[in-house]
Amino acid sequence: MTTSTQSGSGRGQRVTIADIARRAGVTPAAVSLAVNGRPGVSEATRERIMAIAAELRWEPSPAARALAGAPVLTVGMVLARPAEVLGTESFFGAFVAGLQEVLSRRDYSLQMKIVETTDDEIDTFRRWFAQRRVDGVVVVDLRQDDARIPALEDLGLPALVVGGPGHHGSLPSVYVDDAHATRLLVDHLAELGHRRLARVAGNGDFLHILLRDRAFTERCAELGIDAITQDAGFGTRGAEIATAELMARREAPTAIVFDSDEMTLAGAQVLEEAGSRIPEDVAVASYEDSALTRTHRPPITAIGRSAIEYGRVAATHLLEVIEASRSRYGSSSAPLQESRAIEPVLVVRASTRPGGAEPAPAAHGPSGTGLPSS
Amino acid sequence: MTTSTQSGSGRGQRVTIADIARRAGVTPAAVSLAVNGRPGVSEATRERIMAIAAELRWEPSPAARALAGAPVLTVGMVLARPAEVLGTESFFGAFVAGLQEVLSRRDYSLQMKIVETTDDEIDTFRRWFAQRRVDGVVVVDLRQDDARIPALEDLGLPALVVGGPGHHGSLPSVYVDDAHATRLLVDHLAELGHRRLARVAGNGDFLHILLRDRAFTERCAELGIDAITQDAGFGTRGAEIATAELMARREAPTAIVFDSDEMTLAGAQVLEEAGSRIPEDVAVASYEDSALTRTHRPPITAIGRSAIEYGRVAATHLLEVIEASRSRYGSSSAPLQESRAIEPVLVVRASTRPGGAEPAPAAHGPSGTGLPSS
DNA sequence: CTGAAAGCGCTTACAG
DNA sequence: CTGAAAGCGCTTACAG
Repeated sequence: MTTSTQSGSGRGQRVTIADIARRAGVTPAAVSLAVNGRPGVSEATRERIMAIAAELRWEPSPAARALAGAPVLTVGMVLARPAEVLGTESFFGAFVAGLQEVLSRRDYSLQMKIVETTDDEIDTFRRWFAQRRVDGVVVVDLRQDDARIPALEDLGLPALVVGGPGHHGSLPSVYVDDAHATRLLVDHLAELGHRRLARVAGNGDFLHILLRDRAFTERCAELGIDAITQDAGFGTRGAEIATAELMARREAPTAIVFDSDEMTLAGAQVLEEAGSRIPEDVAVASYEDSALTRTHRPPITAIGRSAIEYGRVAATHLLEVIEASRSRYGSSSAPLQESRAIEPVLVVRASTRPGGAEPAPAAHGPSGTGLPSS
Repeated sequence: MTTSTQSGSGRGQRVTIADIARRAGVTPAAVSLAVNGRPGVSEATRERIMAIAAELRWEPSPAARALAGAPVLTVGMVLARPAEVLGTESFFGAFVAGLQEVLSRRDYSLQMKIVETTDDEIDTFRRWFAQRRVDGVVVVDLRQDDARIPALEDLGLPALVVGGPGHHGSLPSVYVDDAHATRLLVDHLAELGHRRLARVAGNGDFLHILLRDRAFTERCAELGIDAITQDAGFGTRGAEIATAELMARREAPTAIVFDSDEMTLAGAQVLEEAGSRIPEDVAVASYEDSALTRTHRPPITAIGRSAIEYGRVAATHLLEVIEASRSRYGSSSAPLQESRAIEPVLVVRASTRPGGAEPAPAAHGPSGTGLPSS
């Protein structure tokens, strides 16, 4: 009788604020104010109303709320990439996990859509906005002069850009400081005595790849060491070829940095098959940390960007942006458009440290999360 | 003027079916019928209405539709696990990608929530149902005598269970045939001449683990070879210990099968550090295929379950279930409760094949997807 | 095949 | 601080 009758077959027996109002001897409007914690009802009646709502197991109707103009408690994200990347690129799974974690806690849900092109993506934003399907969106895979930025600025849909700095227009963003990450890697290798570094670069369409390109060249120049950037484009095949080409040079590099964990492993295999030992003959490092880099033998030195933390920060920031855009209707404060940087950390492992074992096998703590132990 | 005025600041300028009706000289009800492809309007007026809707860039309001009783075009999934699994367990990322792929195409969205306990999960289902937030749910991580099954049967919320066979009550399910997968692995190793097999088993709370336990013992008995099952519980630490214990036996196994890709790598490291060569001294295989197993040296023989395909099938089936539950109100046909099995395939790699190289490095085609080339 | 009406459950001004 | 009303945008019977 307790639950089964109540939540049974849903034959129109829905409990509404009208039911609560009747029982409490007030109007539905008063119930609305009470359950939303808004001023307009006395503390005593609010408590009475809340008690009745709980007793009746009332659940608000998101549809009715949305129709009446309240937030829909949903944020959107669209991926203009093959669905496979979610499973293949370790970054995305973890990033989504981080997003979900903070969104779920705040009763928001994440709406995802996979499309073919950037135009489709912009179109999706337009439709989501027109339908009031989402309160805001997170934009990933930022490119240089990204068409999505002006489109979103135009729409006025609250948005958070993942990537930067720069190229996110007037929209707020969070980004990992790729220039800093690059310096961490280059400095580490330089300290070990390397004087000829190579970088196997991913798809140059993405902004963060370009930022790495620039920082890599600059930092090496500052330190007076040779820098070779080898473009590998998408995927692991390109990384294999790029690595082979690097090693075929008259003056082969003594250390190679790869733009992703998948590329690193592909490159490492090429090195091993060619008889080069890691790290004795060639040191290897990755811009992306994951289970792949951690479990490889030898374990790979990597930038522990902690994609899950990245997701958490992005969600938190987006929620603030949404909040701000709501209150902006009242007070005319400036839109929230701050940029937030996430500090990268370097996780040193055996792939760059001759004869070095894992730091301290602290029962999978730090090395399991990709975060440094400090 | 084309888009910016139209989709501008959303100051109540929303285009509604009333606008279309006015322009077309019909009632809003007629517009509703027309845009939903329902009978009740002539083909001529339907076309006229559609043209006006397109011209006005009308977008339906999901909130209004939902409030009026139409489907909300959303399916839910809740994870009673730490958020990390999405990034850590390769299965989940790929599974979600598969779900998204078919849902997006059908204009459905996926609502995910991460909770602490199974009770929270059931509670979430109740609330989603009460709020009409989802049209149906997908249930993952099936256990023996799973409390979610009776709860969902009770609710009457369309649901699809991922896992089985059995233990999914009257609910429809899709599952990978773990008994079959087990036979593929055991038979493969037996053919190679192994006569003492071990299985390092994952968390026995999950049904598929129990099904593997049983099938492993049975198949080995049928073939007259020794079977050792070593429980490792959650995570990689357990797998390391289990592997070490197996190798310390007086009669150590000559082949070990692990329940996940992560466990396999952990076990493989223990073997290597102990000086056992793979596959010469010990053959190794995994129930789970992923980038980890493919890129490991030597590459690991695995069940290519293709988590992404699993996700696609699950989404497709759930959509059918939802469809059926809707039409059931009219005709009283039996609820759709069919179980669908996905055939596992064995991907043989060097970890079980002495001296064997990768089949044919066909430019990352088959080995890149985890599907066999046949 | 079409028109006029009620209703879905809530929120938000607007009077008292 | 409270009450009565209008409205959000659609769908669904129910008459013509």
